Amino acid sequence: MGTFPWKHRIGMASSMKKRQDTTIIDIARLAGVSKSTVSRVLTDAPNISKDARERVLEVVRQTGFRPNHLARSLRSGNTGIVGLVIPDIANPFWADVARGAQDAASDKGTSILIFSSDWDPDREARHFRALLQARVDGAIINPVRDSLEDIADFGIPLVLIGSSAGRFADLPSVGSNIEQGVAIGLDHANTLGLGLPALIVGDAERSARLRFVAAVKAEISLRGSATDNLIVEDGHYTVEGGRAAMERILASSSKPTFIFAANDLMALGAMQAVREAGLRCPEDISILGFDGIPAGEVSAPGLTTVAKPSRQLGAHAFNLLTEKRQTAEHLTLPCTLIERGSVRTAPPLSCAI
Amino acid sequence: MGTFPWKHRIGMASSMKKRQDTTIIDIARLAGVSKSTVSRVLTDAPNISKDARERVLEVVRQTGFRPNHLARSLRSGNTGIVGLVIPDIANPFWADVARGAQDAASDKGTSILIFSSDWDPDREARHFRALLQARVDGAIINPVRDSLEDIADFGIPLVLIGSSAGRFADLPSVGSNIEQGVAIGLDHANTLGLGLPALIVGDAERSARLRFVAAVKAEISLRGSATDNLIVEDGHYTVEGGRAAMERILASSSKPTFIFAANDLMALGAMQAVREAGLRCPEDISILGFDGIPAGEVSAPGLTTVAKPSRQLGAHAFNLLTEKRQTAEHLTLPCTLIERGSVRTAPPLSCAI
DNA sequence: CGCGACAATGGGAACGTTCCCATGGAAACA
DNA sequence: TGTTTCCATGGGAACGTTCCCATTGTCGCG
Repeated sequence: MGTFPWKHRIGMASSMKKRQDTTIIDIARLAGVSKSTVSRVLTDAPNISKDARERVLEVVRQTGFRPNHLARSLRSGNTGIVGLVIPDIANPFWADVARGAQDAASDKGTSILIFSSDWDPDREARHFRALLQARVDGAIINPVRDSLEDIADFGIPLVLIGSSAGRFADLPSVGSNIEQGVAIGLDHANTLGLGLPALIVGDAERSARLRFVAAVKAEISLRGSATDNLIVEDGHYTVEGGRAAMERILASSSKPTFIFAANDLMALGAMQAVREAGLRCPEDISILGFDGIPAGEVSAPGLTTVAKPSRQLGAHAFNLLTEKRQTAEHLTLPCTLIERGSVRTAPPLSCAI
Repeated sequence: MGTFPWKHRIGMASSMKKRQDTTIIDIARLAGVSKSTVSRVLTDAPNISKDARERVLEVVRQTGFRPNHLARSLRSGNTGIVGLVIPDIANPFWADVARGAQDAASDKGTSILIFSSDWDPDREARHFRALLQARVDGAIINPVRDSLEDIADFGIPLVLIGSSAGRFADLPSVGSNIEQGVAIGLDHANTLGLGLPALIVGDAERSARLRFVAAVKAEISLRGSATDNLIVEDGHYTVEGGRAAMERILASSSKPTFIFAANDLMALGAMQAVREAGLRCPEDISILGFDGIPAGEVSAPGLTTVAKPSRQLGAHAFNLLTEKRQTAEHLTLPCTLIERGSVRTAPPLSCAI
């Protein structure tokens, strides 16, 4: 017993047959019990004599045996793996969501298969297929499209995550409270006497855009202002997109002094455009972001933003996936305001003079 | 045929027995061939009649059948999954590495299991166990410790990634060329007449720190200066750590005008400290980073930095894992200089006056 | 003392696939 | 026409586990 002579394998030709060196049967033989008993010990099943359990555990420890998860999964139907399909793991917001899910999963001994869809339906579809074939126990998905007919009958537990998640009543979801976030953002701006914002928003076909714009309009209406002339500039969900959108706004006849971006990256891009145009933020133009990514902390001025609870989003999504209720639950987590320096805190010039 | 009536499963009790509805045997029956033939078709094996292949594919398409990856993996020994163990997926540098690996993997139909070790040996060990049990085809690892005895005989192909990766001669590795990166960084500084840098570096126990400091000293020596009085301030690999380190430097008697940080986050933290101390960057203090994370783009001033090829790092690591050579290969990818605004380009004041 | 209940265990089937070997037939060659 | 070769196919074993059922022994209780 002890070490086994045949456990070396340095390097792998991809077609090399991998045979597991030690199996549950070897353990059984060494411990003088049946494979059933070993299995019971390893799965913490009831009705095992203390003696047998200890003998088995001792052999397991000495041999360094690890049960083959594949065989276990094949037989039991549970893989201990869940899928996570997000737009882009390199996007700090989604990376944070992933981290939250990872931590929650790690606590329960579950591993996470992460995919980046790049907002591309084809890539997304490929990833879905990969998930299904890997027989994951469930998946957390930020759907690219708003039509989910094809994934509704996935046959595996699903949790939707993100702004558009709540739109599918029969699927559990986790999202941040956009309306509340917009409210506290505009509330803050209002307190500072900032007036109506110009909006920089993302890709038109995503429902997140609609929801953000609608929330802003609702909030403005609530305060008694008209929303007809609201400036809304579309762009890509990136720094570059935000910069381009801001440049277009600056080139237009409208001269807004308050920008509300639907996403921090765009807000930061807008901030760059403002600076490059020779204007100052926040003195000339206030910028409010939406996300709460770490990069906003290091910009100058620091980005004042409405932070989504990204990490908690991921953690709750995972928990929702496992602690399955009877009915689809819809979690909406509140946003928080992070005040840094990109919003003008002094009263507007027109008042100060 | 067409849709199957029994494919519904809404919600999952975790102990519910999951039996696959359609198997290769059903396909065989429907297509009027044997399961062997179906298997051959699905694995693109040779020696299949055109007729049989088409019949099988037709049935597969109509039923929407997907082979069970678990069973396939169990029998063949290949899971089509590789592991990736990095310090933190929420760290933009590592997120980018992960993305590079993901893209490379996606091209070959491989999925990636991502773990965050948080530089914690215990967490790392847990993740290693998870990888082994999941029977991944291989793993890309940024090792927390420099002692790898325990993972050397993992029995699965391994590729090390990161600064300390090359230290293990018998394991293939991918890393960025720190020495060359330091060289182009200091070269740039030298061209601008910046003089000797003060260093802000990370955790002392990581070999990355040693390597960075050594490279800087070597480069300075090469230029004929002494390295004895080089200021080296330790800190955590975070914005906060960089800020704290910079505050300590500012509080000390030395008054450096050029900071070279071993990592962008620390550089950005240092920039904040400089600003908060009422000094200007780059006029009073130049700051040079090392990483090339996107956040450096949106700071003010933009962070001039030596960029590591993060995404390529991940991609090459994956490729190294699959296109296995006989001997362990050590890839070293070059860094590039990104000039933004955090390094003073005008000659020093003492000269200008 | 007999009998049911239950704890502890073993053996075989099952999970869904790939791999190996055997077989039949057609094509190629003498 | 007989023999060899090779293509196409089928059937069973194997992968390493968990699940199910049967068996044994022990205890408690009437």
